[in-house]
Amino acid sequence: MKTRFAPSPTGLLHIGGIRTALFSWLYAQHNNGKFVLRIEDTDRERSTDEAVQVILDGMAWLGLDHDEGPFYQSQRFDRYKEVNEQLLEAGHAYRCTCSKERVEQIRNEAMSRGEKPRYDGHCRSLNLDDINSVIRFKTPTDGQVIVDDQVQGKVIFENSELDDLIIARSDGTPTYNLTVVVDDIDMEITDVIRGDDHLNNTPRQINILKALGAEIPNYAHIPMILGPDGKKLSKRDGAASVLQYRDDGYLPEALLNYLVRLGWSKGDQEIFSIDEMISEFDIKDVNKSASSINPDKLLWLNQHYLKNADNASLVKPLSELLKAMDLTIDTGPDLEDLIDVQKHRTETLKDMAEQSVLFYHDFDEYAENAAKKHLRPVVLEPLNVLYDALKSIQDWNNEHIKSTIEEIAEKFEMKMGKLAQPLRVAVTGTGISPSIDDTLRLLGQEKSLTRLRKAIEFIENRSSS
RNA sequence: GCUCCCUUCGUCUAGUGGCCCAGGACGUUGCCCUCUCACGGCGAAAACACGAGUUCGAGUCUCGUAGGGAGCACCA
Repeated sequence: MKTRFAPSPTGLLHIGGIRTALFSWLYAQHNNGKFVLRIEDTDRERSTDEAVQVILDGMAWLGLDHDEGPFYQSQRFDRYKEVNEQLLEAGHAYRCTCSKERVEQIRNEAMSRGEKPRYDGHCRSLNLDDINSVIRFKTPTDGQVIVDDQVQGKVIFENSELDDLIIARSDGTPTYNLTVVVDDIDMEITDVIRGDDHLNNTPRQINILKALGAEIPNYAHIPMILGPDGKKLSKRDGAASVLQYRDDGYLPEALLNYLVRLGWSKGDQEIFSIDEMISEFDIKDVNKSASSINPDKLLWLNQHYLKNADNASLVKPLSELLKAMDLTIDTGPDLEDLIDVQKHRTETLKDMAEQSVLFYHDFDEYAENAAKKHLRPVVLEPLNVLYDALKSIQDWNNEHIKSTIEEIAEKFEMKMGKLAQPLRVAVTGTGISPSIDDTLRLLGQEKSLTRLRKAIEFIENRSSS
C-alpha cells in the first residue's frame, strides 16, 4: 500500500497539515507501505518557495521522511494536458466558452431559488473546439457516488447535486480535482488520507477516476483541528509555520505525541513513542469530530520528553537557541551539565535557554523585591564568612558547595533557607534558580565569588546611605 | 440557501445496551515534600447538547430540534 501527503505551498505548513501528514505517515509505516510527498503547486501565483521550504524542513525536523518524492505538480503539466485530451476524446469532457459573468449569474439565480449553485451544462453538447476555452468534466447526471470512508463511514452523494467542474483553465493549466486524480493514479496511491474539508470533493474525483477507468483508492477524511477557542486555527495558535515550534523550543517527539492524541487514542494511554504510535495506530480508530488544540497539554508533553531526554541529544538544539539569543556558549558551563540540571525544571528548550542567561551574562541589577527581602544587613556577616569558606574550596562540586553552606548556616544558627536564599539573590540577581549547589557549581567558583563580593558591597552601600 | 459531516468534564479523550449515580490526561484547586522556582506524592471540584421513541434497561440504537464545521471557484 502507499499513502501520500500532498500539501499546497500557498501558505506555510502548520500543525493541522502536520497532523494529516503524521496520520498518513503512521498508516504507511504500520502497514509496511510507502509514503509519498507531493507538492501541489499548480497555482503558480500563490505558491511560494518559502512555503515549499517550510514543508521540506518541517517534515525533516519531525522525522516524517518520505519514500518517494517530493514530486512537484508544476513539473507535470504535460501529463495533465495529455489526460485532458484523453477525456475530451473519450467524450468525458468538453470545452466550454461560457463567460464568468454568465456562470456567476446562473449561480445567483439558483441561489435565489433556494437551490445549490451549479453550472447548467450550457456547452455540454455543443462540441466546441476553442483552444482558449476551459475544459469541463461531464459529471453523470443521475445515480450516486458512494464514498466508503475509513473514518467517516459510508457517505452518499447524488450526482444530481454535482455539476460539470472545470478541469482545465482557459490558459490550459489544470485544476486541483484533475491533478489529484492523475497523480494518485500515476503514483499508485492506494490510500488517500486528507482533511475532511476534501470530503465534498471526493465524489467528483471518483467520477473522474471512473471515467479514466482507474481503481478507486481507499479514502480517510480526518477531521480538522480547531484553535483553543474552538474556532478555526489562527496564526497565533498554531496556524503559523510548524518551524515556529522548533524555534520555540519544542521537541519533535512531543509535538508528534500531542498531535497523534488529537482525534485518536488507545485506552488511557497518553505517552506514545514513535514506535508505539506506529504499532498501535490505525486510521479506522480516528474520531469523526473536530478537536481543539490545547497549548498547555503540549507544554506538559514537551516537559515530559525534555525530562526524559538524553542530555547529549539536547546539546545541538539548545546551542541553536542560545546562539539565537547572542550568547557565547564558551563563556558558560558545560552544556551537558547545564542540560542535566535545567531539563527537570523547564517546559521548553527556549525556557531553558532563557533561564540560563545568568550563567553567561552578569546581571545589571537585582530584582527589587528579592533584594529588599534577602540582601539585608543581617546577612552581611554570614555572607562574608561564607565568601571565605567558598573561596577555600579546592574541588568545586555539589557536595563541597552544599556542605560549606550548611556549615556556615549552622555556625550562625540559621536555617538553610535563610542563607541559601540571600546567596541565590547574590549570584543570580533573582529569587529563582536551580538548587543552590547546582547554581554555584554551574556558575563556577570565580563568577560565584565575584558576584557574592558585589552583593556584600551592595548591602554595605545600601545600609550606609 | 443547498449538500455533507460533527456534538461525553474548560480542553484531549475512555466508553460499541446492564461492569457508568460515567474512567484517564492537561488545566484549575487543597494538602504533603522543599534552600527559591520547579519536579514528585496524595486528595478535590468538573461532562453524557436538548426532546421524543425502541428496550426490562440508553452515554451507547432510531428520529427530531438546537448548536458547530466543511463544501458549493478558471483556490487547493
